[in-house]
Amino acid sequence: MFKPVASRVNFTQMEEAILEYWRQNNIFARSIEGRKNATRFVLYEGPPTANGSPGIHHVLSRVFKDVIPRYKAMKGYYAPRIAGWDTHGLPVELEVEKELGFSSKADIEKYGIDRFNARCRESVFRYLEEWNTMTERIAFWVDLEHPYITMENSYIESCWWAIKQMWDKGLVYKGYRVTPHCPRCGTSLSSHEVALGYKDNTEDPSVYIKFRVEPFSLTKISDKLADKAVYFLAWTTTPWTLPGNTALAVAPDDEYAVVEVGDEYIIMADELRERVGLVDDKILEKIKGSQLAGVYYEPLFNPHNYGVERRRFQSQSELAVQEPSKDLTYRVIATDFVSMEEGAGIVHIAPAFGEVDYEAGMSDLLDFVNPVDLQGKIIGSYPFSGKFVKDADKDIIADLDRRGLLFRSEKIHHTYPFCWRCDSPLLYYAKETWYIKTTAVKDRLIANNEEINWYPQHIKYGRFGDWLQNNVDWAFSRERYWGTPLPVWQCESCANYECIGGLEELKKKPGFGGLKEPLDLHRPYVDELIFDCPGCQGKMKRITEVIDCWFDSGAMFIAQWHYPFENETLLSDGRFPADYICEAVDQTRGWFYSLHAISTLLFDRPSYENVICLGHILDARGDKMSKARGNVVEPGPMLDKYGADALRWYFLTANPPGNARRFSEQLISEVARQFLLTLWNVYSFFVTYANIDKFNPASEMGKLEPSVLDRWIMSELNQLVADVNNALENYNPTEAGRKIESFVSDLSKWYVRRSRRRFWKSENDSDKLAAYTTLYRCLVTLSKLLAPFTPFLAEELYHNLVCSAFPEAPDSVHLADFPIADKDKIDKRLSADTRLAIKISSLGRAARSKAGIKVRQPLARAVVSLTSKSERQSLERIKAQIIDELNIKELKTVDNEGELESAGYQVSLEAGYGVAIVTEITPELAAEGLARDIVHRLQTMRRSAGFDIADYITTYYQGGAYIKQVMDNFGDYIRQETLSRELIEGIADEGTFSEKYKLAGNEVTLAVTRVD
RNA sequence: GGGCCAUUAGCUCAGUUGGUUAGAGCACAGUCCUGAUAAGACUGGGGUCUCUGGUUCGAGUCCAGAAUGGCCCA
Repeated sequence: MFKPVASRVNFTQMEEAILEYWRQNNIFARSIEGRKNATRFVLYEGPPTANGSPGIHHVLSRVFKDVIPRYKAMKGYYAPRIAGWDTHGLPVELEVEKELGFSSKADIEKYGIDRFNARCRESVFRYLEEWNTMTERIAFWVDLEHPYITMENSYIESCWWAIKQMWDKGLVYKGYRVTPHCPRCGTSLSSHEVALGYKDNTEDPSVYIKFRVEPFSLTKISDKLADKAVYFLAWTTTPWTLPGNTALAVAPDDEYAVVEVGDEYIIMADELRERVGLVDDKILEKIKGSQLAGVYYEPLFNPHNYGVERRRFQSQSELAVQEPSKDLTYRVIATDFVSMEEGAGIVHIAPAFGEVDYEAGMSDLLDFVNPVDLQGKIIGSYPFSGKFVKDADKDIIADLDRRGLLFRSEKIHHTYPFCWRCDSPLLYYAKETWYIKTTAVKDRLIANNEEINWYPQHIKYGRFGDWLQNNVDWAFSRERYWGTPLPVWQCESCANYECIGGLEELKKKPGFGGLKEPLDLHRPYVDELIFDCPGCQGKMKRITEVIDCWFDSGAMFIAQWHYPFENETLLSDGRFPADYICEAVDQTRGWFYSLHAISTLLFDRPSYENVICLGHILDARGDKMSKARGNVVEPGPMLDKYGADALRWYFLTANPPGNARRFSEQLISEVARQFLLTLWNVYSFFVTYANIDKFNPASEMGKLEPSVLDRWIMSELNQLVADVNNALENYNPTEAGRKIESFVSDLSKWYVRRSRRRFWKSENDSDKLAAYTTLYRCLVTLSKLLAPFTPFLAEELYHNLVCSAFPEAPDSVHLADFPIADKDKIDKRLSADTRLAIKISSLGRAARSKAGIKVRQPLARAVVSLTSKSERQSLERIKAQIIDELNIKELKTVDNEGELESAGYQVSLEAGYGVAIVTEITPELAAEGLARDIVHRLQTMRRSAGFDIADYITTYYQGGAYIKQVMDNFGDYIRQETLSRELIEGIADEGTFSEKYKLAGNEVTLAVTRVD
């Protein structure tokens, strides 16, 4: 006996019970340990930070992360899955700063780095409980009890080792380069962080500035200019960089015009005159850009007048301080980066504030003036000193205007990068930063990407491939507090650097000291660890930087194992690389990249072989979800309302994973009804009748005689098994799920519907046994196929259908083997035959509908026209199903559609197919129809009276002679269908359940009573 | 300025190497069927397959360009 299954179901309750079962019986651990000697299948979990609540997009990625390893485990792989937590970095520091009300790094240092970091450490697991609850509730099977944690000493030590490897290969260097700098956080951002913070439609000033040409330089341009003041016109959207101007750049091959504007001359690119409104003015002269190179002009702001240092490039990054000069002049240089698309064709160069500017400074040995500090405030004694640069813009513009140097001032809207965490505008700023020279292995990065299978495919050579092609060195140091410390020590006296690759190595250093217990490799404790300089007798102290937290997570493939200090066989025992990773598309430049870069640098191998790259979740209207907009969907209420399986199935099958998807609660409920409930109803149907007939799948069944219908659904089932295996092997759970969906629909709408009477017939003949066996096999196979997708429903089916009958079977579907297709059972011809039967039945029902004759009324004949001879043969083979489905006595075929248009026919046509029914209802047919009508009424009455499906009854009837005749002629049929022991003409006892009907013009009274 | 992706019914999506009249589910309206009943069947309305060119006997599908939206880079 199976556990009875009602057609109504509360999925949420069912899931909670199964969760409890998994917990009690340790199913997850056993699903792994049971395969311990098999080939490994490795998922790398991209670590989230648990300092905030998990969102619906985390459910999405966890579902996709889960489905593949579950499948692989059932395929026989050893598939341990380890949770991970990202615990370092700016996001964490920012949350704590917010709580403490800090606004700068000075606040943190005043508060104490030790106390600050202690708060960071505490904060990163604040929502751990919520994360664990969600993870367990959605059945993302991952080892939450032994996660890797990026802030643990062992993890940090592995990162140190990795950095040391790169250091020894000469791939770590300190560069003096322009980097995107966040003035609020006081640190540089890596390019992948910058990528996270671009904002369109940012308003900025757009100003055209006049630079006065030195009179002594005028003759280099033309002899005619001596009578008026001459200016170069340059354009910028960052007026605050103008005090740092030390050169102007022109395009050597383009034409520049000297335009007479009032009592002055303006020099600018000829083709851009229209942009600034100098179209009709008199042009004095046209000259090549190259002729302007070397012309001198007056600085807008002589730094020496404002107490700001002026330095000059010597060679490469070396800068030498210059003597103050009252008559400072700068010069025009020719470069290849001047755009003729915007501005005035003359570019203002401030080497302190732009990458190309800096490079121009190096190559042309320009001056270097930086009047802005790391907080983004103007230093010195300018009228606008002390202000934040963006606030100083308008003062600078006003100042220049007063001095007659402003030509034009407007606003523009463009895309500008902001800090991805704190939203401050980023400043491009020349600073000392530590780099990893990823460009040295660019070819290897690209080559190793060849070995990775991306889904969707276009990411491989699109997003990700492009990113690798345009690779720049990884600026990986951060001037912050809560992070993996950069393991570089520097001698206080001789400035010698040394990189440390592990704790033992550090402890063995001569003069090592400062160690406190318990060991904590974070600041400020790590800053107290010192040793003797091997060169001089100075003290080696750690430099203050920490590293980019993307390095932490990107090193997880070694650091989670404390490699190489432990698990020395990591590279060869199957734990590296990952078979599979899965994150959203924003990780192309985040985790996907940091994993790839670090593994290429360390081992010259990719660290993952297959990736599913998910699109983002948008709200129902297609807008991005954000706390600010208030359109964020919380996973909790969705799970409570629809259950985890519904949410999982929706995520896995409703949209292709690579696309952005609109979140639709309505679709979740549709999925639940359409798919889960349909399957549940089939299951409930099966169990109900199987229990009545005491069907036991474990008993010896002898030779079965499967019907055509049975052979068809078994063919479809085996095809499905093959398709699902294939799709999952190809990392396409969406396709696999959709195939299952369509099978369940066929099973319910054709197999079960066509087979209902086979289960209901009271004789226990072999056909009935074949039907039970077939449907049983379908459901059991489905439960296994569905296990990776809807692990709860799958478990429910499996438990009741398999465990109850086969005590020796594994006690969870997740411990079972994934089904393998029996290709011999796949019958393509039968599949096509049945498709035709469904098609013809559909047309036949349409013809009935047009004629207004209900299906319950038998008809003499249907006539069919088909498109080919082979279809006619096909039809012969499955005729019986159509005859039964359409409730007709015979089925004929004709050669062309024309023959269907005879008198007495009602036709329905579609795409070359035609079905006609003979509409004449003979007295015999009418009587039979009446009998079926009576059966229908009696069935409804049985139910209304509250009888059980298997109860036997006595039926009483009263009517005219015609009714009695029908009752007599169709007595056996009526008794069998309604489980009536007797059909008695006459009035039933008082209190018997009875109804009056008018059937085919006859008054009938029917009554039913249960037989004990 | 550049790159990637998307655009098929009101919504969510299919649509094979180009080949009859472009499909499904949901939603809407009506009819029917039903001891699986919170299902199911049939009918109907709903499409300039985003647009413009091109290749072809033939284009939702291939090519070029554009538009809109999303993501990314500079």
